[in-house]
Amino acid sequence: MPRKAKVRRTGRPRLDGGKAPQTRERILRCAIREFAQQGFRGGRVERIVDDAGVNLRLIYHYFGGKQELYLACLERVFVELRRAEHALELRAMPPLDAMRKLIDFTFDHLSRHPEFIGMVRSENQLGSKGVLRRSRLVRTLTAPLLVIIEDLLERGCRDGVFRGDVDAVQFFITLQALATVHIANRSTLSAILDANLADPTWLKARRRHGHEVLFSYLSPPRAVKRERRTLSGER
Amino acid sequence: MPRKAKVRRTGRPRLDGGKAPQTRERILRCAIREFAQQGFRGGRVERIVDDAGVNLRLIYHYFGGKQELYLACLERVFVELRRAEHALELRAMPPLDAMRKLIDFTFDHLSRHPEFIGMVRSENQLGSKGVLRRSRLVRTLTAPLLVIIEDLLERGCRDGVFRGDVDAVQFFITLQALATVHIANRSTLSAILDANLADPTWLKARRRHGHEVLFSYLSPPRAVKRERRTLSGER
Amino acid sequence: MPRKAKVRRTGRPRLDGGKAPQTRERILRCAIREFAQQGFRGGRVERIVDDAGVNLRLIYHYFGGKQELYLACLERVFVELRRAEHALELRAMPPLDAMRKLIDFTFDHLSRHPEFIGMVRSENQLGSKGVLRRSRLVRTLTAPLLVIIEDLLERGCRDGVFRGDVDAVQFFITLQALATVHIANRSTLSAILDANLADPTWLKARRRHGHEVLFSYLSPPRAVKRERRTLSGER
Amino acid sequence: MPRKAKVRRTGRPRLDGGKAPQTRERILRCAIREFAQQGFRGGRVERIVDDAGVNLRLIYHYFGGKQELYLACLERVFVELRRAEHALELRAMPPLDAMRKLIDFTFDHLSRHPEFIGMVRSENQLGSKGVLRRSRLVRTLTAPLLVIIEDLLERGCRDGVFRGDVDAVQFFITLQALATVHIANRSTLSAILDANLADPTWLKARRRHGHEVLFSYLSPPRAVKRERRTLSGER
DNA sequence: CATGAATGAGGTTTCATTCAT
DNA sequence: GATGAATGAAACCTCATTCAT
Repeated sequence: MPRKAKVRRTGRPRLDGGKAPQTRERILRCAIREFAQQGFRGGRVERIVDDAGVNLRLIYHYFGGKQELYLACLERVFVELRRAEHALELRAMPPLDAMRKLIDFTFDHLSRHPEFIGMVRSENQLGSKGVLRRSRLVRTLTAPLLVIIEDLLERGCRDGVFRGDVDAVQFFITLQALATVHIANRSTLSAILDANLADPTWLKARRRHGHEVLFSYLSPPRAVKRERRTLSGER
Repeated sequence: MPRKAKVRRTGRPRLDGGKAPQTRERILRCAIREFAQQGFRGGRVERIVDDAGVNLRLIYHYFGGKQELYLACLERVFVELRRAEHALELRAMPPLDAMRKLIDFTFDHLSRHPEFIGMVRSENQLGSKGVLRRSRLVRTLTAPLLVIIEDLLERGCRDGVFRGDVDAVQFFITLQALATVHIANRSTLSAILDANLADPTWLKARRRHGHEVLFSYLSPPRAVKRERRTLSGER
Repeated sequence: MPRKAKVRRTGRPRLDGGKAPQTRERILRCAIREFAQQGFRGGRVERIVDDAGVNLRLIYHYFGGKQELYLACLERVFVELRRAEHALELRAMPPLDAMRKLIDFTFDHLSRHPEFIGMVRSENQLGSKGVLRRSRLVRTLTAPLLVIIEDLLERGCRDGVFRGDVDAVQFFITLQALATVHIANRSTLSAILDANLADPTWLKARRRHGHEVLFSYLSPPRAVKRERRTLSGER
Repeated sequence: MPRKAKVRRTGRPRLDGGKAPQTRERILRCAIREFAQQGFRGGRVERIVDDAGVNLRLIYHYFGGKQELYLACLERVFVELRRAEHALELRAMPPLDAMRKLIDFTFDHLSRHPEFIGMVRSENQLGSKGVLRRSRLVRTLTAPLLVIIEDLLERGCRDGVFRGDVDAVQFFITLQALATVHIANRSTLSAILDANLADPTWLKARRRHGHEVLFSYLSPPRAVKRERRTLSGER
């Protein structure tokens, strides 16, 4: 990815904002849709410009190339998720409420924004050729969230509503897993289970199930601690 | 996909065994690797034949085309997983042991066979253009597994080691989710968490976490059932 | 090239000096660098404006188009070379000194101004599509130089330090050849000779060699003229 | 240049040679013409395939891409020149004859094969982006020629027909310079000298001039050695 | 006089597939 | 049954240039 997005030297910043940002934004939105649905390789530049109603050249003008555009899309969906998470103001809430809110939000956001899952899938498909590593932005945005989760778990432990040995990173991953799996694998699961996973009722049941799993795990061991240990113990 | 695979137009089955089956198998293995890593769209027919060291035309001889080859790959990885699951003979074991074995197996198999995850990802990426629906084979293979899980959950409930309200399908999905998420999203998680998810120690910790989450959920409610209800209740 | 440069359509010359001439000059310098390095076809208008830090449209304002800009570059490097040659004031010097000075100057100027060689290469690459023929300026500037060389050769012959049968044009070409070859072909010669032709020591040795070759040729035949005739005779 | 030319795995080598080599050869010949005339950047793949009357895809099939094709062209013209030089069998001839033959050959070959000069020009234009460095072949072919020239100069010195202090590499470069300059710079020289350098008579005169210059240089200093030293001395 | 925004034309490359023995 | 050779379609990308203020 040696090409650089053409940050146009403008003599003076335009007071009206110009219409370039709008065009750029339109391209970005259409590109997110395309890449999320088709992946990076399957995504067609021409489809993007057709959808956006702009000239094909502008992609190269504003972003530098398909790959750079793709990275911009990737960053955008992450930024939107993280921004929304931060807007929840979880630190100001009692841990149980905060946790409930975080889980609800995660299920709902991912449910309403399949483009996030699509972009993540595409990036993981690219594997070592992926571009997310190069994005400092995304890493920077995730760190504070983990801090918030850690704080939340600790407060809950102090209050006696959460068990004490929960690893924030593992929990974060598990939350993603539960909220994502049925959307990311809708096609295959629908096919092998012969069910319709897009059905709203099903989605609600799934979210309830997620709550149960997560809170079962989080709730502090009561009384017969020993037995549970044995139960979940591995060889 | 209007074209049909023109597999083996020759009337008489070869008695000598020939080298054809081996060649076919080699193509299939290389194709699985290719499609799992690159997806259906990103997968290159030429790369497959290069890897397999066979003539390009053989793909069309044996499978009919890229798409048919892809479906064969998809079915193959599902068959291998389901066969191995059935080989566990879970029905003959006490429910706790059986469950532990199933979880371990799932984590380990997916860990050792990333090509399954790759194929599944590819198929989900294709969405409505996917081909899995057309495979009766895969559906046929999954149904018995769900029956086994149901049986297992019921026996566990009767024995008082599992809670009684567990839905087999939800549990199945959650198990997949926990055992898959860190592999399917290795790239993105590594990038945003700045960690190495391929590290064996990390993988072990992840499996332990999975056990804890699943058994926390499965274990029957003790004493203050009410509080838990409240805890995990949704708005 | 049907279009004409629409240079300075404004009627009144700017009294304040303005910054226009500076801008024009900056464009020209960057364009020379670009065209010399990349050739006319390889030269990118956008790279030029990026280097010069000016607005793209100014190229069309000041020069009319890529081709016109290119011609301006070509003329400029020729003008600079010829001006410097005339500044040597060779007519006022004894022929031997003048010749030495001319040779030294030629080697050094071309060595320090690879952009001249680059522009010349580009123009020759264009062949019949080249634009130099259309420049009366360049032709006008070269004629006096040939007169000077002729004068110099004649004076040297009269003084008995040069042979009498030297053709000025051939000599001029040979001088160019010797002073140019190692710069114009630096890449290929370095590659096939496995040597570094950019090394200052090497460049000095080359210049010395050039002197020897040229003065061997210029020096009047001594004693056994016949033998030399035989020696260099062609079939 | 990561792409590899597709060396087709053929089961058994075809006895008839197949027609692929012919096609490949035809592409190569047309590509040499195109690149020599237009340079690498100016050279159009489509023009090449049109000239060769082959499908555009075959370029990528046989060579891997434009750049690889270009390198193949470069190597080819060098190989042809070096082969012809070796065929002269200079080692078997008396030094004076051998030298005369070498000079004649060089002038004539370059005159009759302007594509060599074109390819060399293009490669030098590419500068650091050139590909010749990567060709071991060309380097390997040139070394023996330099040995032959060294041998020739030494024998000539022993026979008393050449001076003793001639550097083979410098001489090689100078020979190239004299035989090349008027062809490589035909456009610009024609323009500034207002002459027709393609005229056969002119070319003959040029070759004679080359002989004179080179033999003047090579001939051993006679009698007044001191004076010559002074003459060609540098500051 | 200057500039931000946009564009049509044409280039290279990729890809699965078929032709013709 | 197998293979060498070839290909049409479509993708990505580049470039000088113009539109509209």
